[in-house]
Amino acid sequence: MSAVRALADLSPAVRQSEWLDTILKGDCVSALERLPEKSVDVIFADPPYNLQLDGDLHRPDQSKVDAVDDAWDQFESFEAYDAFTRAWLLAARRVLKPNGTIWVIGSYHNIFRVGAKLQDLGFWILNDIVWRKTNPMPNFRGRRFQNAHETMIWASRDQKSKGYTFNYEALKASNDDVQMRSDWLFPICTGGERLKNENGDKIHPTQKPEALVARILMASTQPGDIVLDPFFGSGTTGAVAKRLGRHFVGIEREQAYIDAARKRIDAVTTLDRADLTVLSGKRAEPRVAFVSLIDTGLMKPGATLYDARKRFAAKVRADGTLAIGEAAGSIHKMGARVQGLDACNGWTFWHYERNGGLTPIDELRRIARLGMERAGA
Amino acid sequence: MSAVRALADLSPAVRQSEWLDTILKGDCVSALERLPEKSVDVIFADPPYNLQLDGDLHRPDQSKVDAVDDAWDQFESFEAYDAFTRAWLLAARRVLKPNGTIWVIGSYHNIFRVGAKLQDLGFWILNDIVWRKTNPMPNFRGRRFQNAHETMIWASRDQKSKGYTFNYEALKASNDDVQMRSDWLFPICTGGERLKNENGDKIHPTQKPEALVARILMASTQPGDIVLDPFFGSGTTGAVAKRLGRHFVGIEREQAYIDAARKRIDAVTTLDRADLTVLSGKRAEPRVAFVSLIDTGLMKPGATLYDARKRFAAKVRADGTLAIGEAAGSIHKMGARVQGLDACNGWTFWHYERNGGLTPIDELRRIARLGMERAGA
DNA sequence: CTTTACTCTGAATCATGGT
DNA sequence: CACCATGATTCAGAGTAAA
Repeated sequence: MSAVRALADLSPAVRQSEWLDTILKGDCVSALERLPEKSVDVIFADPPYNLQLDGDLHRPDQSKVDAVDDAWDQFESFEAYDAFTRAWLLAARRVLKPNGTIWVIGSYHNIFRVGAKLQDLGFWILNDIVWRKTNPMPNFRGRRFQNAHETMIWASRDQKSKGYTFNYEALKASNDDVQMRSDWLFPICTGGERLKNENGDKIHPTQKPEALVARILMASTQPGDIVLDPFFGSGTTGAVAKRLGRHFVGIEREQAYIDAARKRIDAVTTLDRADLTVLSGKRAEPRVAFVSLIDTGLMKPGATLYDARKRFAAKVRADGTLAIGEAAGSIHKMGARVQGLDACNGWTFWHYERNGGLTPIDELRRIARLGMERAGA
Repeated sequence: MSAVRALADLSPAVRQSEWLDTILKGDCVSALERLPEKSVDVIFADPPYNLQLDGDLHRPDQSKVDAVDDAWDQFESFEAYDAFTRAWLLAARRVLKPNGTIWVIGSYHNIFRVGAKLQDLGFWILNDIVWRKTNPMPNFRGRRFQNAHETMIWASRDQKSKGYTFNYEALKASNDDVQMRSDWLFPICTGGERLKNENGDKIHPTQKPEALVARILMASTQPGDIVLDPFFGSGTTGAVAKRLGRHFVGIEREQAYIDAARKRIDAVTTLDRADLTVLSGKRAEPRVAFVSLIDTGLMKPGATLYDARKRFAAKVRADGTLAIGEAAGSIHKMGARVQGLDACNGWTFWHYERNGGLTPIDELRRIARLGMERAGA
């Protein structure tokens, strides 16, 4: 309490010098309470996801998946997680400038609770943004869809805060002159960017890619703005903020993370003002699945496909597989099977009847791709 | 209340005939309460997004929620929406079979509240799925990102319901032989698919594309399953269910939507049964005990088995176990043991010599299954 | 040097049937 | 219900080793 008083008595300039571009060690809420109100422009928060894992998971080759089972991710119940979320969001809101905005990232385990709480506390959601991963971990047991994305919520402090920063034109210019969509494509953080210790083990289990945070800051801050990250971890937010000429404040409990983040940020060079353009994400993969031909109506279930010489025939099923008698499988598998080969490109092997002749289904893929390219950017 | 009693007294067959493949007119919750418990396989729900609802919201205890019609009050409104969500989700859960699953679609306006409530009520989220739109509406003011997606939540009835339907192999085969991801790309509903009245105006404001619902039903239902849609609207769920050989039940309040949906569904033709067959994987195959290979003479006691690289050898014993020196056990146990692993699929690990090469014993299992089919037929 | 093959890993709520 | 044996299951990308 006295610490709060002491800070509050200082002039704004001196006050700021105590916490700007630093990492505050300690609990998220109490550290937030030591900061002056209405002092930061943007908050990026990557809170614990509250994964509820039950036992080990092994890959098909029997290797064990290195799960996120850290103590900081464990909560007694949804109620406990909600209380935690409410506490830090309230504290964060006090620190946010009236025209400031907040970003929170999460997965289906926690993001719905976070989003509902944001709304309850008076934040006004501007967008939900989907981070599509180019290289997500597979679903090893084949019991669900591959969990290939995470969700971010972007919200203003109040419904009536209309003066928030959104660099619409810059984003559009960096995106082939079409406005930036709510689905972004980025790889997960690997390779040289991933912080590792002397043993080669990752330092933080959930380090986020810099490109993702860079787009966030380019979209919603101006050079010189102050960016707060209440779950600083390995310091991605600090590194990106410094590189892009923004100020940062980090809050982190664990000394090991603080040390790694400090070292990381110290090594970052701030870009020249002229070079501060939006980082573009990966171009969308051009792949078209056979099932999308059915989805778009280019191919109908029950249709018959042939090879070029019409020696083999197969029926298209509603599930997007090909059937020949009792056997069924993908266009590639069935093409290989009738030829007695190990592999086959079903797109060029199978044909459909058109104008009395045979046309490869690859032609339909080309047409489908035209429709998809607009969304791929 | 008497209506409920009357339905409950009827035999299951008669009961079903009253509501299967029909549209029930009325309020969502009270209509759900007239259906028998544990009677539907999958629920697809597209609830209203608008948080300023028009007054006929009910709390779980059936009391009317008021105070949404006067001055806009965020907190009152969210509370009302939550009560509405809780009421219909509870009623829906009662109707769902223990191994049933539910899909709910929404946007950032409501999906976080729906997701949190799903978790609160004991549903177990399996995936959140992003519908990426190829042709979303632009953001006209340039003050936000283009809202280019909607979110669907797929959840089982309970955490421990593991027996839900998921046609993993079919989805994978239809997707270039890679597992289906959580981000799907579809156009919004336009053109001939979009229902319009004689003036050319769209009949329903939020008609969903059939392709989206088709993928949902292909993924999480089997032919003959019962699909419930408590916010039936223009009847997309019914049309797709009928086309794919699934049963539907719709609930809708407005007669104009019911009329349009009926007409629409009547015009739909169900695909041939053969085209609706869903590709299934090894999981669906009958179990074969290794010892039955010996029983049927496909494998001789005393035969030697090897791993693929011929680093390990084991002898087949008459009791269906494998022996390596002093140690003996099942094909799985011994495969795990020689590799120093916890588990191993002995069927694919062990090979036998044939024509000078090595063939997995899984091949013999396949032959044994063929023999079983003949005997069974 | 280049090319190919193999290994490793990432926010994971990842089984089923019989006794 | 618990316990146990069976046996089904992975994508992209980076890094390293082999050819």
